[in-house]
Amino acid sequence: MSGEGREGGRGGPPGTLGTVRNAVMLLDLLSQGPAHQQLTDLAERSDLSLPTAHRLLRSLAVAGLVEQDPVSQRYSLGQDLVRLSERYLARLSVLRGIAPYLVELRRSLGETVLAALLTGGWIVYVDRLEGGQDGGIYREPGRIEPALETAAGRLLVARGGKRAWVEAAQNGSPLAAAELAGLAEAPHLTLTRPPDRWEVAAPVVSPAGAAPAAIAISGSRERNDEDWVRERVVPSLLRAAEAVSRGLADG
Amino acid sequence: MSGEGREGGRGGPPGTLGTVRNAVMLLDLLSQGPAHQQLTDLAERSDLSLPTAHRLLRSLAVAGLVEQDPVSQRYSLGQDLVRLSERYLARLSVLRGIAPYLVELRRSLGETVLAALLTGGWIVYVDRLEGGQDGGIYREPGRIEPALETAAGRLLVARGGKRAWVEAAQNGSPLAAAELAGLAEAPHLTLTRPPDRWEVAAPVVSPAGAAPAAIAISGSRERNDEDWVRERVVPSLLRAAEAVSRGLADG
DNA sequence: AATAGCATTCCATTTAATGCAAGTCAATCC
DNA sequence: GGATTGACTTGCATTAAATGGAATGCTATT
Repeated sequence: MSGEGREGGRGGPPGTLGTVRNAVMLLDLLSQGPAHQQLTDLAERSDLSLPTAHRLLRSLAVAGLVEQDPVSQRYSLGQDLVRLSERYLARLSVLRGIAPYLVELRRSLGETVLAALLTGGWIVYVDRLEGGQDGGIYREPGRIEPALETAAGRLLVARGGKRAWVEAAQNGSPLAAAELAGLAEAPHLTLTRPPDRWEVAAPVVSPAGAAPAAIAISGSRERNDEDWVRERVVPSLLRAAEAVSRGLADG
Repeated sequence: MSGEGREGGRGGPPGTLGTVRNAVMLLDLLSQGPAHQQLTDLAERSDLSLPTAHRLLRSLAVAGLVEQDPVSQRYSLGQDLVRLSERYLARLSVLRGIAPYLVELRRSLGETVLAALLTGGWIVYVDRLEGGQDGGIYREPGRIEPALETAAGRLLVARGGKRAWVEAAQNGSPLAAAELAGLAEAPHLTLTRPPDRWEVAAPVVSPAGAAPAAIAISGSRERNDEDWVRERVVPSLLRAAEAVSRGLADG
């Protein structure tokens, strides 16, 4: 049994089921590395026997959370994950709270504005209003990025506790702990992104002090320089983030 | 044991694991109904005992696919679903194939253009370029909708086989089988949506004849009437969908 | 203080998950 | 064309874990 494997001691946290843990571990492995992966590789990386990995993946495939390519027989994440994710996001009240401010920020600044969530060491920009005169594709550039490579991600990781720190550190370039600790109270952060973009983010903070989401604004340095960002973007972003935070407090 | 429950005969499909099936069933139940649900209700709806439902949900919660509200103790879908979904979408080649055509259609028509996927009886608009002069929030109106209430959904369900039909019929108002059968070869479909919007969709068809995605265009009838849609939108949309389909064939 | 409702844990039993071994299949090599 | 290899799938016996009844814990309400 794999229960005495990676987690040390028998099994995982008390009151949980090893089979579910194994199944989710395979989902996580599929989300890392190439899109399509061989059974033998997944079994090896998960420290499960071949038949066990096979049955777990078959079960997930029947449920739609995994897909098996009929030609190559390799496994990949499945499309039903999209439906579950969207059903989750459709009911996330913080995103409804953020939405009108995204419109307002986009109108007043003309730059790209986004709502960001932190999950498993990644930042996902789940809402986006493109700047400029043409609406751009919101999936490019990356809608999901390693958290610590983004301003929004650093702010949310800094406020997210130990687990968030560990997951973020394992996903891409880690940041010095002192630098992250310094961000735990920062109301906003500006980063420059290659080749010539800036990103400013501010967390939305709940009454309990947690940060469920961040608002970010991004633009080209060629178009608007740092002074403009500091004088125009930062104050507007802070007002919006504070207003959303107050909205969370009121109910 | 619940193995002899809803699935008839013992357990589910051969070579699959009941525990994984039960866990995914709870995820599906959480994606239906209210965002936050009581343990007792979930146990009843899933025909599992209270302790079993409890352990399954605890396992999913530890894994991040479910969350338990510390105050109300109710369960909801969890944020790690967003990361898994985005990692899936980030590698979906059909979306990369569609993306340039979305830009082109948006530029030439000035209307909202979208890329749609079908999953579990729902249509999810995973890419969107907003029409009009302001970029709008791409999450509103609904980014996920019952499949048969949308043009894109009807086209993809019609081409998706029996399972797609059944799942769609269970999710919102069913459509006459004859009407759906008639759409199996339709190159495009126009629907009017309350209160005054139109939506035109065309499927992207793979060499094997499957339809992994659809391109949709949506606008206001006040702004552009049916004649304009038929004369300007439909031909452009068909050309784009055919070009993407040819791109799938070429590799 | 008593009650109700809901969640969580203990424990014995039963069932299913597990992994070894064997089987299957397709691609490659000689 | 046959043998070999690599990868996936299935049969079966064993073992561990999943299961559910009963009990416990906790909070809100009366």
